[in-house]
Amino acid sequence: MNAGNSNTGLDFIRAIVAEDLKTNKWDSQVVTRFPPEPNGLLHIGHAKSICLNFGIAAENQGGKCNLRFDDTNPIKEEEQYVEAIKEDVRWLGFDWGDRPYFASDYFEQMYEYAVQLVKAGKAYVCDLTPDEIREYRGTLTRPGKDSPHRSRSIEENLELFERMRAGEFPDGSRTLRARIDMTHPNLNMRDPVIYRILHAAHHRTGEQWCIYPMYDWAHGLEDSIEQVTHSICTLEFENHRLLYDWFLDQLGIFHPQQLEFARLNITYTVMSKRKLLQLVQDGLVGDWDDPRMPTICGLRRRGYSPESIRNFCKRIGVNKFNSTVDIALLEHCLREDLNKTSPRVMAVLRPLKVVIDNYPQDQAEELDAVNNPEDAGAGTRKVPFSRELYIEREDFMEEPPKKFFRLAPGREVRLRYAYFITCTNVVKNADGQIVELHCTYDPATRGGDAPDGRKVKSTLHWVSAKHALEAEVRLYEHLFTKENPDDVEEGQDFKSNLNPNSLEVLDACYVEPSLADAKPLGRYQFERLGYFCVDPDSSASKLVFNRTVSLRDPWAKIQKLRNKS
RNA sequence: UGGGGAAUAGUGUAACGGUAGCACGACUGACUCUGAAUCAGUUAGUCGAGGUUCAAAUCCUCGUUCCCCAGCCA
Repeated sequence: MNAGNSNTGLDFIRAIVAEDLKTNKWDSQVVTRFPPEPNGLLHIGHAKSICLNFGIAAENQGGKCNLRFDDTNPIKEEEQYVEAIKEDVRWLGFDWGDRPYFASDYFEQMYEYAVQLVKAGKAYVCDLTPDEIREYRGTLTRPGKDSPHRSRSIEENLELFERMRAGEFPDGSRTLRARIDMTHPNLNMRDPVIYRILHAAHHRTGEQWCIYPMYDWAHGLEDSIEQVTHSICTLEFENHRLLYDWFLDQLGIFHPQQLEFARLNITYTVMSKRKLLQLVQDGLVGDWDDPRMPTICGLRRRGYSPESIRNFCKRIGVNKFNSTVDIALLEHCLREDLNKTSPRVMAVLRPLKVVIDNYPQDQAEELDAVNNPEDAGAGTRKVPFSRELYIEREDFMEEPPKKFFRLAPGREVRLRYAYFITCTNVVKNADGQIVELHCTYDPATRGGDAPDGRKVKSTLHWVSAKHALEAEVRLYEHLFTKENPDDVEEGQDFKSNLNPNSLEVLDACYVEPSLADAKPLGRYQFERLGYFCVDPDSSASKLVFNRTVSLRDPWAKIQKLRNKS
């Protein structure tokens, strides 16, 4: 095969870029851009676009990707989002060179281009109201009709447009429209509005402008001004490409190629800024960075690594048809990275006290524990052991069913890195609930191995009661109970599918003392439980952890099946 | 019933006229001081009907289904 110079295996966009390079279409240039509107925060769908655009730039010699804020609507956009978006892109591991770009920096240039269009007789000032414009536009199946102002003279248009800019007219009273074709089968071509009057302060240009460009007009100009070669956007803009091309052709300026790909959907979550904003505004989640949110800042707080997200984006591919990726793939990529990088530590989420009856009352000792079996360089640490311990409640069953390998009356198990213990007695309260276990240990098994070679079926994690640190642990499940949150009964919306159990706060957890100086966003594996991340709410007096994702857990699966039947 | 797009295992993707492959999931089993990780295996697919061809997921025809468009949002 001609693997050396074929585009085989590349996604369709990368294949086009490679082909363009081969034919020297763009004089060896590869320039892409990521153009967020600063009206909300980035989510993992944006990560797909970021990885695509910055990825293509990085993969090609001399390639460049611009971070450009598409800030053409002062009513919706805010400075705070600009900074947050920059932080997210940086955290994901991408770099936009010496400065970010802003559409608002091109407003003057865009205005001049508009004047050029008017002078060419290709744009006119229209006095129709928004309702009238809609009416004149026609429908999907019926052509529109010409605006009565369509035939104004160039001089009059020039003068009116200038007065629009000067602020002589109220909001909504006039627009500048392209003169194309009111009968065009593509509605975007029926004399689209290119400037509207908006007496609103812009977060960067202040009161300087009272007319603002529309997306279709602005976006191609931004791309052109920046000499973008491949302008990559999502599928819904496919219908707009004709207009994108038309503007650039009329102006005769640098003409990037617009390419469209399908946006990302993931099961059990929503992926639109509008819906995410609604969850925040309705108080259904804490904020944009709630660890249940698919936002970049939410994922970060949850404990996702940038590496895992980049890897996920690599695996899902790029295509032209809508699809929904199984969230299990995201979680797989997460575990894959965290397994390699997270220090192991022991923590007990739902404590059950264990007293080792034959262990000396006041004795304590330090046992060696491996920090990360996947990383030989991670070293070891000391873990304190004493007579009173906590183990996980679910690691003990008084009447163990088949396939339950953990502790039970009379049964011997291993405490990780410590000793074999055997349960000798179960203490219950008046309600019959188990409050304490008594066990004996075998001193010969110190470190976790029996000199006589006997085996145990199970190894439990534990903490020393006296030495353990108290912690709060927040457990998360999928935000929605349905794969597709929009699958709802008549009259309901996606919020009716919110998972009432998506957050569970465990207040009385114990973690091993080595976690005393764990820093916010620090990631750990709690052995046998999952990956956890220090929440920013954490303090020296109160440690707080988020469960990023559980370990794969066949036993939990067996139980679930049992409960069903 | 206008225009623009798209259909490959349960899911996501590859194959560019020449053996339908990979990953996730699910299910077995091995190993294990994490019921993790790791390893081995099983499962399952070209939207439909015709046509061209020695050969079709790929080319042609006709269907079917799905997505997007009637903001002075992006």
